[in-house]
Amino acid sequence: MANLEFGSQQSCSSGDSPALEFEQDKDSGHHGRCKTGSPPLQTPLSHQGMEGIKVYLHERDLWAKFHDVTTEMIITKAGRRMFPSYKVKVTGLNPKAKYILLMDIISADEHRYKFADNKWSISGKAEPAIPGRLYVHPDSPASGAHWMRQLVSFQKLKLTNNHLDPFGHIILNSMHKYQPRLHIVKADERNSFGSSNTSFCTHSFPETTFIAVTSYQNHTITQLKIENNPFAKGFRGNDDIELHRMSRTPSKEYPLVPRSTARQRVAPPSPDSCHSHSEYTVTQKPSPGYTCSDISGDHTLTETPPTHDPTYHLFTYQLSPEVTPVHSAPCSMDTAQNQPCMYGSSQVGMEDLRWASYTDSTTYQSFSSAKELGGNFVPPY
DNA sequence: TCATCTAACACTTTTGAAACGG
DNA sequence: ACCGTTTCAAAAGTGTTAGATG
Repeated sequence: MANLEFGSQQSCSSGDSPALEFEQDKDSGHHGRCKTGSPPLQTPLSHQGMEGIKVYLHERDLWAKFHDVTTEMIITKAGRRMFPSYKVKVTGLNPKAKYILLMDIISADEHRYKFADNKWSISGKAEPAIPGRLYVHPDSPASGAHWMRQLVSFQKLKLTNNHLDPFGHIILNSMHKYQPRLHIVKADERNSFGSSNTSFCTHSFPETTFIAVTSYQNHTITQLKIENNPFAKGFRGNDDIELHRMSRTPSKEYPLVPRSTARQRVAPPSPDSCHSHSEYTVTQKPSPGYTCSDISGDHTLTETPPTHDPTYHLFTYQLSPEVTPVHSAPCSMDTAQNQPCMYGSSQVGMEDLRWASYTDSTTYQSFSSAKELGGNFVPPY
């Protein structure tokens, strides 16, 4: 399996008590901090498999290409996928333990950006933070063996600029910079999901930062998307298209060329392009802003009192063993009434139906203990 | 006037059901 | 009846484009 060699920056936590600070990774030279939140008397089980977890970004070279010119991601009212897709290879999980993998996208800074003179620059202060949303991988929960067996793809995640989006897509502001993050939450039965023992790790890759836009600003990004995204094959290039493109820019040198005359089919691209990997060190630190309720026996994670972090919104996750799995059920959500949002799965052996609910609350709840707010984790910013 | 956003469009890949054969 | 493969239409994902919006 190629193009996976890009480890993440990671922060981890478990249970309540903040503890050890990870040192910088001497091999990679990249920064990272890690803390485990396990109480002193807690058995090693609560952290089993968490410290050694490594996450590698798939197609890191492709991400780097975009990153070099400042990645842009289209956001639409209906929701738009990310490209490059967010795919990772995970290692170091306990093959028999169950994990939930989920993503969120947080503000990378507090600026609003503009694109002028062929470059991005800060144009002011960021809009107020939008209630954050999580995207739970549809295979969740699944065994460590399952997650490690193949790439974990979040390609179906969609971005929207619709603040009232009813589909559970991740809401972003145009012309703002964002950082996607991956969370790995341990959810096996011996470590009752949502209990004070809940362990989790957060991973982020600097090269996956992007600026959300409603239409592409930098033509280099457009070209990279067209060259690499199979769905954009129809725009793949030749000189005519390039001429047409140039004609669109305000210039007296190039007359307008009808698109119908510019478009032309081209041969399929060579499969499997760039694949290389590098690695970041794993670190942990306690992170305020994420909490989780204690629900032991029924495999249910419920809401807890709101935190004071206005960046995120409530999130409810419920594992219900008695419900029949469904296949990729669309997420339905009633933001006003906090109706459950259902995720199905076609995974063989999948025992639990996953539910998640959202609200438009200004807080966000996740997988640390409600009793133990000290076990929170926070964005690495 | 300008920057940004929206929706329709043509083109592409993906998906899933039906048909078929062993 | 079952299973695997093929076919094909519908659905969904792309960037482009012109016009709308503030």
